[in-house]
Amino acid sequence: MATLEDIKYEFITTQEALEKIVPGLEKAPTVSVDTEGNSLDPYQSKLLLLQLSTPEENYVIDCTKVNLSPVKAVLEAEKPLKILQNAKYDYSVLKVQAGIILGAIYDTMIAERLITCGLSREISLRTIADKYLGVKLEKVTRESFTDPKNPALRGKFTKEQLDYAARDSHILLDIFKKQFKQLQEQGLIETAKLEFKVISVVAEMELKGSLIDTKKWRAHIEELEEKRNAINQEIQNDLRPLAAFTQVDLFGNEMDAINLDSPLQLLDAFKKLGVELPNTSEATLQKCEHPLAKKLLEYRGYEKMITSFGETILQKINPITGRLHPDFIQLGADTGRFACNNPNLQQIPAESGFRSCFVASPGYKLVTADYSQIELRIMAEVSEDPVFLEAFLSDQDLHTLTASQMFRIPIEQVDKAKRFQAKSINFGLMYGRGPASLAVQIGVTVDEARELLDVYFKTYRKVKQWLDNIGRSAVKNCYVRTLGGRRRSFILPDRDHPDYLKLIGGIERQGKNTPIQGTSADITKYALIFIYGEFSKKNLDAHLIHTVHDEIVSEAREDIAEEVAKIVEEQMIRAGALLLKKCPVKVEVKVSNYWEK
DNA sequence: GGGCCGAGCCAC
DNA sequence: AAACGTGGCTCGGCCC
Repeated sequence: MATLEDIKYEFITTQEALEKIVPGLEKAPTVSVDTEGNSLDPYQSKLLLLQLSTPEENYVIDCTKVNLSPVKAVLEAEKPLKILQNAKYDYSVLKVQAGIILGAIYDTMIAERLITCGLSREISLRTIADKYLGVKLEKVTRESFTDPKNPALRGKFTKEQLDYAARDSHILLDIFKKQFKQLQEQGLIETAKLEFKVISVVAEMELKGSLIDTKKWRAHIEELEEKRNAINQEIQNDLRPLAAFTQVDLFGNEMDAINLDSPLQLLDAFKKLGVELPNTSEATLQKCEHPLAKKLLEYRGYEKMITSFGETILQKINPITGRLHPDFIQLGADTGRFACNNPNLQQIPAESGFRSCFVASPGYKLVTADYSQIELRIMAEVSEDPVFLEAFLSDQDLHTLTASQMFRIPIEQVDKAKRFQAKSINFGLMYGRGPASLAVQIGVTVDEARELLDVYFKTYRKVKQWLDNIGRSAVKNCYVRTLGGRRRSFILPDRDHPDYLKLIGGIERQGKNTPIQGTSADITKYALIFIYGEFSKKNLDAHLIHTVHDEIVSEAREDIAEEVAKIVEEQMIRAGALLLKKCPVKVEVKVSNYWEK
């Protein structure tokens, strides 16, 4: 293994020199690509360096001096394969800052996540360089690029910066070779192809971003603040007599008796009121008879909304686009689901006036589409249960049908309570739920819940079979797969571990849930690719802007919104049918000025 | 003053 | 009191 200092590279600072390297790039089977910019925001980042490595040559291009148009075609083409670490960033910067649409992507970070899914979340270049090549990387130089006083901004690079840049792209080729073998050995090629195709779609979705009506948002927050302040005042007044002395601040104002956000102070207050509580969790407070408990729950409701969804989200509006550009983490969950942050638009409250603040631009509409009961349909598919399948094939209400089967009564006689019980079981099973927690939810004794489950499993024998088998298989083989081929590994606890059985139970539940949740993620990812493909092919003024697990939101010009809605529905069904052969897939689409279910 | 962690709670 | 899968955010509290 060559030492890092040995890496030879050409530093390209003229247009002529750049043009000369193109034929070599075109002939190469693989080209690794890396960029250095001065910001993580593609809209604000100045493109400083572009590094390209082939198996033969390493190039570091000074983007402050040359125009990248000579390498545009080779970067956009289907060949050679482009190897990157966290390609989403480079795709975005290259698109916004250089007008280059990166094609044929292999992402070492995404690949590593697939290979080690369930075992590790260490996917940094430093980690994988060490793992595959035994190379120790330093990452301190990276920070020098984002320094606002960085001379690189004026095209003055230190040798250290150039060496660092060349090294980062160079090592990707060797990592790729070894990593690719791992993907093959684990049967992950199809999933990797899917994930690699999703990268640019996600990058485009982030670049487009979501528009939020700030005025409406603030008005909603203020409403909540008034309600919170009122209930806080009421609680403080109730509690003040408990304090030995009235605390007074610098200006002589009476201070709050306690901090309602501190569980310790709350427990103390309850104690002084003669109520001993084990904790201040929602469940505990709901059972507590003292009026303070009820008020506290009300306070918490408002406080959660204000702190989590208040002004902080508005601060993330991009100054250049005026929109929110959250970070979608493509392999956020071990099941294959997306995660999202800065801000997390996947946890905006469903009801309560926040979602309707997400709006379409003037002249546009939002198209919100979600899969109907996709996880239950996946359970029907994998279990091949005839009763489950028949319910979806004939488009019946599954929960009502379940209730009718379980209680042996005609469909017409299924009341709300029985449907709710059936629904709770249908959903609970996918999470590996047991009789105890089911009992709590539907308000029966544990024995009654156990009996309900018994009846349920007599009706849906194949569902039980599948759940039992997949749970056992997860423990035996230490991994499970989705219908798309994605895999998640499990680490078995030591046999003498004090919580051995508990931990095994956890793996069984994850083993049951992962194929279902993960297949849903597979389907949504195929759908994103298909939809993006159709929008591009038909050159529509329509853009993906958001996804929440089984939901996809697009923004489309008003006059084509209905057409776009139809395309989205078709492509989502097409994606579902790719993995679900026996069970039909259903999609619900809405066209609106707001984000709504 | 930054990093980390658990509690609590939002989403699907 | 609860044993229900997947995440992220905010806070208090603790550590260095």
